Amino acid sequence: MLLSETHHDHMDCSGCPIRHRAVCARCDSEELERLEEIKYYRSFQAGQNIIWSGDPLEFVGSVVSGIASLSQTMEDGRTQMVGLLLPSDFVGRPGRDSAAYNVVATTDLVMCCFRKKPFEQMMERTPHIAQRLLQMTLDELDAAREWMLVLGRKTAREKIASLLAIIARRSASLSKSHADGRMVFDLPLTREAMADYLGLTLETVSRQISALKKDGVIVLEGKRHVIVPDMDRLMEEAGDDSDGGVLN
Amino acid sequence: MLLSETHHDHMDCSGCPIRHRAVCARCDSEELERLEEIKYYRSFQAGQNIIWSGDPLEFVGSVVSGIASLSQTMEDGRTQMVGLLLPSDFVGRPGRDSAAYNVVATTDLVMCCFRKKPFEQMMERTPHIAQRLLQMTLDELDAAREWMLVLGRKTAREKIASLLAIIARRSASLSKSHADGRMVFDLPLTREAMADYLGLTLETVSRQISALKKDGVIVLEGKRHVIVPDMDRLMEEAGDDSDGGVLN
DNA sequence: CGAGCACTTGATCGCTTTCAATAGCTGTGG
DNA sequence: CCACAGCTATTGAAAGCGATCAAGTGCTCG
Repeated sequence: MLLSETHHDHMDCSGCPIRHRAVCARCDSEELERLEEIKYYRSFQAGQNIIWSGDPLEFVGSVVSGIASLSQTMEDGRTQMVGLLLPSDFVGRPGRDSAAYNVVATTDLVMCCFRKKPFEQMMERTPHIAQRLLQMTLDELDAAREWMLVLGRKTAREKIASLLAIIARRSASLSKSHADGRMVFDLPLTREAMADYLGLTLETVSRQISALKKDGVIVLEGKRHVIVPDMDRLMEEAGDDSDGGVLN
Repeated sequence: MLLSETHHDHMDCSGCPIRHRAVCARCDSEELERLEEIKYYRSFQAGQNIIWSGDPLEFVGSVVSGIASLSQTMEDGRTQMVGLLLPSDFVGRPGRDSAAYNVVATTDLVMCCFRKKPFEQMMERTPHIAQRLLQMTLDELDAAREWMLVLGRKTAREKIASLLAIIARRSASLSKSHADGRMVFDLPLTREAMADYLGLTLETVSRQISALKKDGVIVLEGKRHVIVPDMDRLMEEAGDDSDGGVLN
């Protein structure tokens, strides 16, 4: 069975859905042409491993569509998710030979890949790429540090509320945003994945979601479809009063 | 009383102790000259606030000597340290107008500062600076994610062992490294600062340090001077079997 | 000597984990 | 069609770990 397909269809970058957000965002049309020569697409199925920690790192690239998760594992099996990869997010680290994290496709996923060497050479000659990657990396660093506060200092209830708030905000930036405090979205994660992200057990996640539901902070339709009647209320539950400094 | 002094002594960059590790590491002598024109030194006393979250960000720079901490605070006072700044580490974010974290001098400290605007302009024209900053930021991101595993999944005892291991390794890279498993260093942090870093209370920190001492994993001389008779044993206690992927 | 501070230690409380049972859903095969 | 396996999720009861509250030690500095 073919687990991942490699497409050599060179979809035109100018029509790319992540053209203005990905690592190539600052490139001019000439730079884009050169990138286009070395890029290729790969598809992954939901649940499939994209990269395993310790593996030699042969390519880097951008998530075009779908969602992936970045995670670390201890020898005894405890795992901690350290990032969610959404469309336009960058995977892999120039200048590193082996992967530091596990990357797993959460949903079906398409990546725009570059073999690492040619990409690194291109980065040397193309400040626009390094500049954009710096910007994106700084954003990710801020998100990681924001998450350190969640992991280190928040209660289970606040952790769940924080995660829901982040997912709500991210999905809002892509689609239907209700100008009032109301918000609707689907959870892209299982309870177990949420637990791995929040440093909790899946039982605790389930209990706290039930509690938030009982208290009217959220409304569930089925297990995954979430309605937030009042976003401010959710932020309060998250411990981030009003503006709370998240950026992504 | 003068809390921070601004020195306009232009110490020569070529003799700078962090010349080859800081954001200027890749600069050639011509680029260094231009940096030298816009740099200035500032000193801070132990305990002094360097930057407060939300403040307008007027300068960026490198820690030349001393230690500072990066932290976030919730409205109710809970705080989480999100980074330790050692000599050569970079402070501030180009392209950001206000500070996202509190930066506090843990020890007396000297910074090599640049006003933000001129530095940003210089970065535009000087790929060597952006490239080096990208490298440093990627390292910090890895460190932050490593820390997410510590905060989210490790027990109090493992957290303490992890912190001691990281401090040991960092101080080893700067000075006396015993080729055998033995290691000696001073803790640059109070128990409270360690608690803020690890997402624990200072009482738990104190108890776990006592426990590690009782079990012979560490030996204390006074409250701050630590001897690790067997580094492998400490790593085991940290839950990182042998090689565990920390980078800094 | 006494105030202030960093640290240690003890006792108790409570939140999250752990262990366990159950429900709901989907797909498979008799 | 129903039975059953496999999976995700929920809920309950009990245990354990770290937090909280509180007292006390040792050190430095005025």
